[in-house]
Amino acid sequence: MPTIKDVSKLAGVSVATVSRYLNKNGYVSQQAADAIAEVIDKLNYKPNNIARSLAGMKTATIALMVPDILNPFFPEVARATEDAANAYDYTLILCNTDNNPEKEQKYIETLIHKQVDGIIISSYTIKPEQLEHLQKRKIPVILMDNHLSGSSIVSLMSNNFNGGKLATEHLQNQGCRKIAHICGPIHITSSRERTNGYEVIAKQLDSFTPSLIAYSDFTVKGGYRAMQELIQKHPDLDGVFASNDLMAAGAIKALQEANLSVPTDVKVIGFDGIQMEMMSPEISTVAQPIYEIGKTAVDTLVKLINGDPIETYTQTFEVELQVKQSTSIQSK
Amino acid sequence: MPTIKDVSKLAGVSVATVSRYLNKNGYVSQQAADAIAEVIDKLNYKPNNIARSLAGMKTATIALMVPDILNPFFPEVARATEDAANAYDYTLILCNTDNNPEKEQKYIETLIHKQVDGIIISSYTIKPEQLEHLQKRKIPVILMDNHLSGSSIVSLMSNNFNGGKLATEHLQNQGCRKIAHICGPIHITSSRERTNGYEVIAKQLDSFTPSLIAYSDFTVKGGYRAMQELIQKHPDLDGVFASNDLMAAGAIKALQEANLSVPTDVKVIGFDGIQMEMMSPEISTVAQPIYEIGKTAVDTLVKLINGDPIETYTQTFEVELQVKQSTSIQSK
DNA sequence: ATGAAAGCGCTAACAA
DNA sequence: TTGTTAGCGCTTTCAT
Repeated sequence: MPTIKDVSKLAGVSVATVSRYLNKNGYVSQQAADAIAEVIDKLNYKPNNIARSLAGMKTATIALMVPDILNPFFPEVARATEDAANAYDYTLILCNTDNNPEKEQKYIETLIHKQVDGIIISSYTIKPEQLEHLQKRKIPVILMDNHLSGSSIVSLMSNNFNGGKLATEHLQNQGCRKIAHICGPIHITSSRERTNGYEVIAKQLDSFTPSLIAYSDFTVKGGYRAMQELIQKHPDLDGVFASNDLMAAGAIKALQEANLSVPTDVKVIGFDGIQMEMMSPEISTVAQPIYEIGKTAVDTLVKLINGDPIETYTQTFEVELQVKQSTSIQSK
Repeated sequence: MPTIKDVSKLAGVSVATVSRYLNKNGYVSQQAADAIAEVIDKLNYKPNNIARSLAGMKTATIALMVPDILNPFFPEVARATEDAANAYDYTLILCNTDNNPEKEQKYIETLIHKQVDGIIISSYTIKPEQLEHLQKRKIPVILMDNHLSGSSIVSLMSNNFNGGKLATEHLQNQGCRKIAHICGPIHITSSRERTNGYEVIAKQLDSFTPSLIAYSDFTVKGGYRAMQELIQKHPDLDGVFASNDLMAAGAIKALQEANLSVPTDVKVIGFDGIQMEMMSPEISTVAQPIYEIGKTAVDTLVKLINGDPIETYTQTFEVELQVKQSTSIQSK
């Protein structure tokens, strides 16, 4: 493979000039530039990333830490992030943390040593100390779908509170009078906010009672079990807001097994807006602009990497109600 | 961050000795080793990967090319691969090719320049020339779920033919007399094999006719449309083998909309064994050992990277019939 | 068994 | 505007 030296020789200039040309900093005469361009083209020369990195430059690599790519929410995040990274000619390293602090710590160490240019974290168990560790190493970080109060870390979140309200209101508008809620892990900020949104609306209904809220864990199975519990306690419920789509799917399964028809007997709405077209009925949801969030995460990260100023450290994205079969009003 | 120089000074030896110690090649006296170990520990020294790579060593990075991580089959592949890579202290770069030859080509160029140690390709449009390009650059490659005949590339595949037979036989055993098939893209080897398996069994039935095979594309929507077509042509069919789980899900949706009950009226089986617990009924499938394939891919890739001999260039993995609700025999 | 020194390909002072 | 040169941190001959 040709090196910068080969280029400089053939172009009749010094390596420094080629380097300046490559990095578009410093002065390079038109004449030299032309000569260099021609040689580069002829040799099909590409700068060696590794050498560049060693000489103190960037690695053109960023990392994405997710709990588990098997959870259907995260492929969407990964795809959005990878696409955006790609547009900047960055390469994306994928890390599954399983929300395991030790794995997280190990990945962080590895990423520091690989000198990744930045990290996007979409893992819920990350600790402030770990972020400080990264800050000390001057590695920019973006938090997705999470927020650590008090820290000066950029964090991107959907308007979960509003989404919770939206979902609950929608059920109400579709004629539901007794609306239950399957909430996600309470230690996750975004999850809590969705539940807060639900409560604000649901408490306006006479039917409200705290036992209408079932605590679960963002999984299909969890949603399934929570729904069984709710049916037991409140056989007359007619609407369910699950804090994510997976739990909504689990809930529908439990309802169908209990011979309750969705949406005729009970209407169900989820949250996230992940691809679940295989479901029947298709699930209404409050969709997060995942793709946009992913893109913004990368855009912002790149700014941080380049030392450009960023406008705001906390960004909130609006969510969108998507009405599908699971909450539609049936014509008899 | 401490460098090898710091270590050598504190340990009272030369950098060469430390390097030898680190790489466990060449001679190092016990005495020197002890001293070095102690200093490394005290300084929490970690070799700089980038410098190592520049000096001609490996990058400890491998890449995984998939069509699209949004297709639920590939997160499973990605997870298996990442876990296995991690166990070797390799880092995994994720690439979404969209089965787009230009994107593929661009990624390959990038990966060569990043000097990844190896590449696992699970993308169907890859061309022999591209693989040769990589071989020329001495970058080991493994093909997953794909095979290019005539080339000396390691390829790992499930026993798709057997799986196709297994699925069709199972439907037969469950009492199906007229078994339709939704097949995947015919240019994909593994897809073709599944269909071959179906044909061998289905042709033994009197009911067989070529129009029982509908051509589709591995997507939910494709399976849905194919099923609608099949219902039209063969209202009396009582079993369907779809070449992947997504199409099976689409088929079930179409059947339900046509007021045909699954499994009572029509039994449906898919292929792949991806996580679809949210479905109701849950889908019977022929499961590929995806995790094992991913692990084997990395194991083999690492051997190639290290120049170790490998036993066989083509490996076939057995599949497993998983019976769920969608093909169960209903007690009345 | 060990160390000195020459790279690996590139960037960035600094001098010209 | 350009070239010379000293690193970046590590590996690896080649002497010793």
